[in-house]
Amino acid sequence: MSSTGEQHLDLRRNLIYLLKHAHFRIAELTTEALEPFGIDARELGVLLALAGREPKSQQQAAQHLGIDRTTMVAKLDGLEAKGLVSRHPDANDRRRNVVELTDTGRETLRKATIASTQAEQDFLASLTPQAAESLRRSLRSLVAPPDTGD
Amino acid sequence: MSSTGEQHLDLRRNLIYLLKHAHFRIAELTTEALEPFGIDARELGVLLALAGREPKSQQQAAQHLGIDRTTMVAKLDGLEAKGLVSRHPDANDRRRNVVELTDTGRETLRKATIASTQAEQDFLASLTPQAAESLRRSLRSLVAPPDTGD
DNA sequence: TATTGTTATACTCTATAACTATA
DNA sequence: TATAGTTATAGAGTATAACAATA
Repeated sequence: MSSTGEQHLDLRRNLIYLLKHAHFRIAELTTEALEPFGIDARELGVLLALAGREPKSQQQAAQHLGIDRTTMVAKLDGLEAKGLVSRHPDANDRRRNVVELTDTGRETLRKATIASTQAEQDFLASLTPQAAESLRRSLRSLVAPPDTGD
Repeated sequence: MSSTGEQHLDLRRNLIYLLKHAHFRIAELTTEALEPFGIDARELGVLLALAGREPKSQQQAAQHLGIDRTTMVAKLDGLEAKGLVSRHPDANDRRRNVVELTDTGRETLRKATIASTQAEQDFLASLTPQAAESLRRSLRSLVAPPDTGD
Protein backbone atom coordinates (compact mmCIF):
# COMPACT_ATOMS: atom_id res chain seq x y z
CA MET A 1 0.00 0.00 0.00
CA SER A 2 2.24 2.82 -1.10
CA SER A 3 0.91 6.34 -1.35
CA THR A 4 2.56 6.95 -4.69
CA GLY A 5 0.16 4.83 -6.64
CA GLU A 6 1.79 1.42 -6.70
CA GLN A 7 -0.99 -0.29 -8.60
CA HIS A 8 -0.24 -3.97 -7.99
CA LEU A 9 1.07 -5.00 -11.38
CA ASP A 10 -0.28 -8.45 -10.83
CA LEU A 11 -2.39 -10.18 -13.43
CA ARG A 12 -3.97 -12.35 -10.79
CA ARG A 13 -5.48 -9.38 -9.02
CA ASN A 14 -6.95 -8.03 -12.24
CA LEU A 15 -10.73 -8.23 -12.08
CA ILE A 16 -11.20 -8.84 -15.78
CA TYR A 17 -8.81 -11.75 -15.69
CA LEU A 18 -10.43 -13.20 -12.59
CA LEU A 19 -13.99 -12.85 -13.85
CA LYS A 20 -13.14 -14.18 -17.29
CA HIS A 21 -11.45 -17.28 -15.98
CA ALA A 22 -14.03 -17.89 -13.28
CA HIS A 23 -16.72 -17.66 -15.93
CA PHE A 24 -14.83 -19.96 -18.23
CA ARG A 25 -14.39 -22.59 -15.57
CA ILE A 26 -17.92 -22.66 -14.22
CA ALA A 27 -19.21 -22.74 -17.80
CA GLU A 28 -17.00 -25.72 -18.48
CA LEU A 29 -18.09 -27.56 -15.34
CA THR A 30 -21.74 -26.83 -16.00
CA THR A 31 -21.55 -27.94 -19.61
CA GLU A 32 -20.13 -31.27 -18.45
CA ALA A 33 -22.80 -31.59 -15.79
CA LEU A 34 -25.56 -30.92 -18.31
CA GLU A 35 -24.35 -33.38 -20.88
CA PRO A 36 -26.78 -36.13 -19.79
CA PHE A 37 -29.70 -33.78 -20.43
CA GLY A 38 -28.76 -32.89 -23.97
CA ILE A 39 -28.36 -29.17 -23.40
CA ASP A 40 -25.42 -26.90 -22.75
CA ALA A 41 -24.97 -24.07 -20.29
CA ARG A 42 -26.19 -21.45 -22.73
CA GLU A 43 -29.35 -23.35 -23.46
CA LEU A 44 -30.00 -23.70 -19.76
CA GLY A 45 -29.74 -19.92 -19.59
CA VAL A 46 -32.40 -19.55 -22.25
CA LEU A 47 -34.68 -22.02 -20.49
CA LEU A 48 -34.19 -20.13 -17.24
CA ALA A 49 -34.97 -16.84 -18.93
CA LEU A 50 -38.17 -18.32 -20.30
CA ALA A 51 -39.17 -19.98 -17.06
CA GLY A 52 -39.16 -16.69 -15.20
CA ARG A 53 -42.40 -15.21 -16.37
CA GLU A 54 -44.12 -17.08 -19.10
CA PRO A 55 -45.48 -16.57 -21.57
CA LYS A 56 -42.93 -14.34 -23.21
CA SER A 57 -42.21 -13.07 -26.68
CA GLN A 58 -38.85 -13.94 -28.18
CA GLN A 59 -37.72 -10.39 -27.85
CA GLN A 60 -38.66 -10.14 -24.20
CA ALA A 61 -36.75 -13.32 -23.48
CA ALA A 62 -33.75 -11.98 -25.36
CA GLN A 63 -33.77 -8.75 -23.38
CA HIS A 64 -34.07 -10.66 -20.15
CA LEU A 65 -31.03 -12.71 -21.06
CA GLY A 66 -29.11 -9.75 -22.40
CA ILE A 67 -28.61 -11.12 -25.91
CA ASP A 68 -29.68 -9.86 -29.29
CA ARG A 69 -33.04 -10.92 -30.75
CA THR A 70 -31.24 -12.34 -33.78
CA THR A 71 -29.17 -14.52 -31.49
CA MET A 72 -32.31 -15.68 -29.74
CA VAL A 73 -33.72 -17.00 -33.02
CA ALA A 74 -30.92 -19.53 -33.38
CA LYS A 75 -31.07 -20.56 -29.74
CA LEU A 76 -34.80 -21.17 -29.97
CA ASP A 77 -34.40 -23.05 -33.24
CA GLY A 78 -32.16 -25.48 -31.38
CA LEU A 79 -34.39 -25.80 -28.34
CA GLU A 80 -37.47 -26.20 -30.47
CA ALA A 81 -35.80 -28.94 -32.49
CA LYS A 82 -35.14 -30.73 -29.22
CA GLY A 83 -38.77 -30.37 -28.24
CA LEU A 84 -38.01 -28.23 -25.21
CA VAL A 85 -39.79 -25.05 -26.25
CA SER A 86 -42.70 -24.19 -28.50
CA ARG A 87 -43.46 -21.06 -30.49
CA HIS A 88 -46.92 -19.78 -31.29
CA PRO A 89 -48.00 -16.49 -32.83
CA ASP A 90 -49.46 -14.15 -30.21
CA ALA A 91 -53.21 -13.89 -30.77
CA ASN A 92 -53.21 -10.24 -29.74
CA ASP A 93 -50.23 -9.21 -31.85
CA ARG A 94 -49.46 -11.62 -34.61
CA ARG A 95 -46.01 -10.16 -35.20
CA ARG A 96 -44.97 -11.74 -31.93
CA ASN A 97 -44.09 -15.30 -31.15
CA VAL A 98 -45.06 -16.49 -27.71
CA VAL A 99 -42.40 -18.86 -26.48
CA GLU A 100 -43.21 -21.45 -23.86
CA LEU A 101 -41.51 -24.40 -22.31
CA THR A 102 -42.98 -27.73 -23.29
CA ASP A 103 -43.61 -30.33 -20.60
CA THR A 104 -40.38 -31.97 -21.66
CA GLY A 105 -38.67 -28.59 -21.49
CA ARG A 106 -39.94 -28.00 -17.98
CA GLU A 107 -38.79 -31.41 -16.84
CA THR A 108 -35.42 -30.97 -18.51
CA LEU A 109 -35.06 -27.58 -16.87
CA ARG A 110 -35.86 -29.07 -13.49
CA LYS A 111 -33.25 -31.79 -13.76
CA ALA A 112 -30.69 -29.57 -15.44
CA THR A 113 -31.04 -26.97 -12.73
CA ILE A 114 -30.28 -29.55 -10.08
CA ALA A 115 -27.19 -30.64 -11.98
CA SER A 116 -26.16 -27.04 -12.58
CA THR A 117 -26.59 -26.17 -8.92
CA GLN A 118 -24.42 -29.12 -8.01
CA ALA A 119 -21.76 -27.95 -10.46
CA GLU A 120 -21.85 -24.51 -8.89
CA GLN A 121 -21.42 -25.99 -5.45
CA ASP A 122 -18.47 -28.04 -6.63
CA PHE A 123 -16.99 -24.94 -8.18
CA LEU A 124 -17.45 -22.97 -4.97
CA ALA A 125 -16.37 -25.82 -2.71
CA SER A 126 -13.11 -24.17 -1.71
CA LEU A 127 -14.99 -21.16 -0.28
CA THR A 128 -16.70 -20.96 3.08
CA PRO A 129 -20.50 -20.92 2.81
CA GLN A 130 -20.41 -17.30 3.90
CA ALA A 131 -17.86 -16.37 1.24
CA ALA A 132 -19.84 -18.22 -1.41
CA GLU A 133 -23.05 -16.45 -0.51
CA SER A 134 -21.24 -13.13 -0.33
CA LEU A 135 -19.81 -13.75 -3.80
CA ARG A 136 -23.20 -14.45 -5.28
CA ARG A 137 -24.78 -11.48 -3.56
CA SER A 138 -22.01 -9.13 -4.65
CA LEU A 139 -22.19 -10.31 -8.25
CA ARG A 140 -25.96 -9.85 -8.26
CA SER A 141 -25.68 -6.30 -7.09
CA LEU A 142 -22.91 -5.56 -9.59
CA VAL A 143 -24.77 -7.00 -12.54
CA ALA A 144 -27.93 -5.17 -11.46
CA PRO A 145 -31.36 -6.63 -11.89
CA PRO A 146 -32.55 -6.54 -15.50
CA ASP A 147 -36.02 -6.74 -14.06
CA THR A 148 -37.90 -5.44 -17.04
CA GLY A 149 -41.09 -7.30 -16.46
CA ASP A 150 -42.70 -6.25 -19.69
CA MET B 1 -34.75 -23.81 1.36
CA SER B 2 -37.12 -26.60 0.63
CA SER B 3 -35.98 -30.14 1.17
CA THR B 4 -37.47 -31.37 -2.08
CA GLY B 5 -34.87 -29.77 -4.25
CA GLU B 6 -36.41 -26.44 -5.16
CA GLN B 7 -33.49 -25.21 -7.21
CA HIS B 8 -34.24 -21.47 -7.50
CA LEU B 9 -35.25 -21.27 -11.14
CA ASP B 10 -33.94 -17.75 -11.27
CA LEU B 11 -31.61 -16.64 -14.01
CA ARG B 12 -30.24 -13.91 -11.80
CA ARG B 13 -28.91 -16.39 -9.28
CA ASN B 14 -27.17 -18.40 -11.97
CA LEU B 15 -23.42 -18.13 -11.53
CA ILE B 16 -22.62 -18.35 -15.21
CA TYR B 17 -24.99 -15.53 -15.99
CA LEU B 18 -23.63 -13.40 -13.17
CA LEU B 19 -19.98 -13.98 -14.00
CA LYS B 20 -20.51 -13.47 -17.69
CA HIS B 21 -22.28 -10.17 -17.28
CA ALA B 22 -19.94 -8.95 -14.57
CA HIS B 23 -17.02 -9.74 -16.85
CA PHE B 24 -18.66 -8.03 -19.77
CA ARG B 25 -19.31 -4.88 -17.82
CA ILE B 26 -15.91 -4.47 -16.21
CA ALA B 27 -14.29 -5.18 -19.59
CA GLU B 28 -16.41 -2.45 -21.10
CA LEU B 29 -15.57 0.05 -18.38
CA THR B 30 -11.89 -0.77 -18.53
CA THR B 31 -11.74 -0.49 -22.30
CA GLU B 32 -13.21 2.99 -22.04
CA ALA B 33 -10.78 3.93 -19.29
CA LEU B 34 -7.80 2.72 -21.33
CA GLU B 35 -8.75 4.54 -24.50
CA PRO B 36 -6.39 7.48 -23.83
CA PHE B 37 -3.45 5.06 -23.67
CA GLY B 38 -4.08 3.40 -26.99
CA ILE B 39 -4.59 -0.10 -25.62
CA ASP B 40 -7.61 -2.18 -24.76
CA ALA B 41 -8.31 -4.39 -21.78
CA ARG B 42 -6.91 -7.48 -23.46
CA GLU B 43 -3.67 -5.77 -24.31
CA LEU B 44 -3.36 -4.61 -20.74
CA GLY B 45 -3.69 -8.25 -19.75
CA VAL B 46 -0.81 -9.19 -22.00
CA LEU B 47 1.35 -6.38 -20.64
CA LEU B 48 0.54 -7.50 -17.10
CA ALA B 49 1.41 -11.08 -17.94
CA LEU B 50 4.74 -9.91 -19.31
CA ALA B 51 5.46 -7.55 -16.45
CA GLY B 52 5.24 -10.35 -13.93
CA ARG B 53 8.56 -12.03 -14.42
CA GLU B 54 10.53 -10.81 -17.34
CA PRO B 55 12.10 -11.89 -19.49
CA LYS B 56 9.64 -14.43 -20.82
CA SER B 57 9.23 -16.47 -23.95
CA GLN B 58 6.04 -15.97 -25.92
CA GLN B 59 4.82 -19.36 -24.91
CA GLN B 60 5.42 -18.76 -21.21
CA ALA B 61 3.52 -15.50 -21.41
CA ALA B 62 0.67 -17.24 -23.22
CA GLN B 63 0.46 -19.95 -20.58
CA HIS B 64 0.51 -17.37 -17.84
CA LEU B 65 -2.41 -15.58 -19.46
CA GLY B 66 -4.24 -18.77 -20.27
CA ILE B 67 -4.42 -18.23 -24.02
CA ASP B 68 -3.06 -20.23 -26.93
CA ARG B 69 0.43 -19.52 -28.27
CA THR B 70 -1.04 -18.82 -31.70
CA THR B 71 -3.28 -16.19 -30.15
CA MET B 72 -0.29 -14.65 -28.43
CA VAL B 73 1.43 -14.10 -31.77
CA ALA B 74 -1.27 -11.73 -32.95
CA LYS B 75 -1.43 -9.89 -29.62
CA LEU B 76 2.31 -9.34 -29.64
CA ASP B 77 2.22 -8.24 -33.27
CA GLY B 78 -0.11 -5.46 -32.21
CA LEU B 79 1.82 -4.46 -29.13
CA GLU B 80 5.12 -4.53 -31.00
CA ALA B 81 3.66 -2.34 -33.73
CA LYS B 82 2.75 0.15 -31.02
CA GLY B 83 6.26 0.04 -29.66
CA LEU B 84 5.19 -1.37 -26.29
CA VAL B 85 7.02 -4.70 -26.42
CA SER B 86 10.10 -6.02 -28.16
CA ARG B 87 10.97 -9.53 -29.33
CA HIS B 88 14.48 -10.96 -29.50
CA PRO B 89 15.64 -14.51 -30.13
CA ASP B 90 16.77 -16.17 -26.92
CA ALA B 91 20.57 -16.59 -27.02
CA ASN B 92 20.38 -19.89 -25.17
CA ASP B 93 17.58 -21.38 -27.24
CA ARG B 94 17.14 -19.74 -30.56
CA ARG B 95 13.72 -21.26 -31.10
CA ARG B 96 12.41 -18.93 -28.45
CA ASN B 97 11.54 -15.28 -28.61
CA VAL B 98 12.23 -13.36 -25.46
CA VAL B 99 9.51 -10.76 -25.05
CA GLU B 100 10.13 -7.66 -22.99
CA LEU B 101 8.34 -4.44 -22.31
CA THR B 102 9.95 -1.41 -23.86
CA ASP B 103 10.38 1.73 -21.78
CA THR B 104 7.28 3.07 -23.48
CA GLY B 105 5.51 -0.19 -22.70
CA ARG B 106 6.45 0.04 -19.06
CA GLU B 107 5.26 3.62 -18.81
CA THR B 108 2.04 2.80 -20.66
CA LEU B 109 1.48 -0.14 -18.34
CA ARG B 110 1.98 2.07 -15.32
CA LYS B 111 -0.55 4.65 -16.41
CA ALA B 112 -2.98 2.10 -17.80
CA THR B 113 -2.92 0.17 -14.54
CA ILE B 114 -3.88 3.27 -12.62
CA ALA B 115 -6.78 3.88 -14.99
CA SER B 116 -7.80 0.23 -14.86
CA THR B 117 -7.72 0.20 -11.08
CA GLN B 118 -9.92 3.27 -11.04
CA ALA B 119 -12.36 1.57 -13.40
CA GLU B 120 -12.47 -1.43 -11.10
CA GLN B 121 -13.18 0.79 -8.14
CA ASP B 122 -15.99 2.49 -10.02
CA PHE B 123 -17.37 -0.90 -10.95
CA LEU B 124 -17.23 -2.08 -7.35
CA ALA B 125 -18.48 1.19 -5.90
CA SER B 126 -21.84 -0.23 -4.86
CA LEU B 127 -20.13 -2.81 -2.62
CA THR B 128 -18.74 -2.23 0.83
CA PRO B 129 -14.94 -2.29 0.92
CA GLN B 130 -15.15 -5.58 2.78
CA ALA B 131 -17.45 -7.11 0.20
CA ALA B 132 -15.23 -5.88 -2.61
CA GLU B 133 -12.13 -7.37 -1.04
CA SER B 134 -13.99 -10.59 -0.29
CA LEU B 135 -15.10 -10.78 -3.92
CA ARG B 136 -11.58 -10.40 -5.21
CA ARG B 137 -10.19 -12.88 -2.73
CA SER B 138 -12.87 -15.45 -3.51
CA LEU B 139 -12.35 -15.10 -7.23
CA ARG B 140 -8.62 -15.51 -6.82
CA SER B 141 -9.02 -18.71 -4.90
CA LEU B 142 -11.56 -20.02 -7.40
CA VAL B 143 -9.42 -19.27 -10.42
CA ALA B 144 -6.42 -20.78 -8.68
CA PRO B 145 -2.94 -19.44 -9.14
CA PRO B 146 -1.48 -20.33 -12.51
CA ASP B 147 1.88 -19.75 -10.85
CA THR B 148 3.97 -21.74 -13.25
CA GLY B 149 7.10 -19.69 -12.85
CA ASP B 150 9.01 -21.41 -15.58
C1' DT C 1 11.80 -36.45 -32.61
C1' DA C 2 10.22 -32.61 -30.01
C1' DT C 3 9.52 -27.66 -29.39
C1' DT C 4 8.91 -22.46 -30.64
C1' DG C 5 7.10 -19.26 -33.38
C1' DT C 6 4.35 -18.64 -37.35
C1' DT C 7 0.69 -18.99 -40.84
C1' DA C 8 -3.54 -20.70 -42.83
C1' DT C 9 -7.78 -22.14 -41.74
C1' DA C 10 -12.03 -23.01 -39.49
C1' DC C 11 -15.22 -22.67 -35.87
C1' DT C 12 -18.04 -20.25 -32.38
C1' DC C 13 -20.39 -16.41 -30.78
C1' DT C 14 -22.27 -12.29 -31.64
C1' DA C 15 -24.09 -8.09 -33.85
C1' DT C 16 -25.71 -5.11 -38.03
C1' DA C 17 -28.48 -4.59 -42.05
C1' DA C 18 -32.06 -5.85 -44.82
C1' DC C 19 -36.36 -8.51 -45.69
C1' DT C 20 -41.47 -10.02 -44.38
C1' DA C 21 -45.48 -9.70 -42.04
C1' DT C 22 -47.93 -7.42 -39.19
C1' DA C 23 -49.39 -3.22 -36.49
C1' DT D 1 -43.96 4.35 -39.98
C1' DA D 2 -42.68 1.25 -36.56
C1' DT D 3 -42.05 -3.38 -34.61
C1' DA D 4 -41.21 -8.79 -34.23
C1' DG D 5 -39.18 -12.40 -36.24
C1' DT D 6 -36.10 -13.95 -39.70
C1' DT D 7 -32.11 -14.32 -42.80
C1' DA D 8 -27.66 -13.10 -44.75
C1' DT D 9 -23.53 -11.42 -43.66
C1' DA D 10 -19.53 -9.86 -41.30
C1' DG D 11 -16.70 -9.15 -37.41
C1' DA D 12 -14.46 -10.58 -33.18
C1' DG D 13 -12.00 -14.09 -30.73
C1' DT D 14 -10.29 -18.36 -30.44
C1' DA D 15 -8.29 -22.99 -31.47
C1' DT D 16 -6.32 -26.84 -34.64
C1' DA D 17 -3.17 -28.30 -38.15
C1' DA D 18 0.76 -27.74 -40.75
C1' DC D 19 5.30 -25.56 -41.69
C1' DA D 20 10.17 -23.68 -40.82
C1' DA D 21 13.86 -23.18 -37.72
C1' DT D 22 16.08 -24.99 -33.95
C1' DA D 23 17.00 -28.25 -30.20
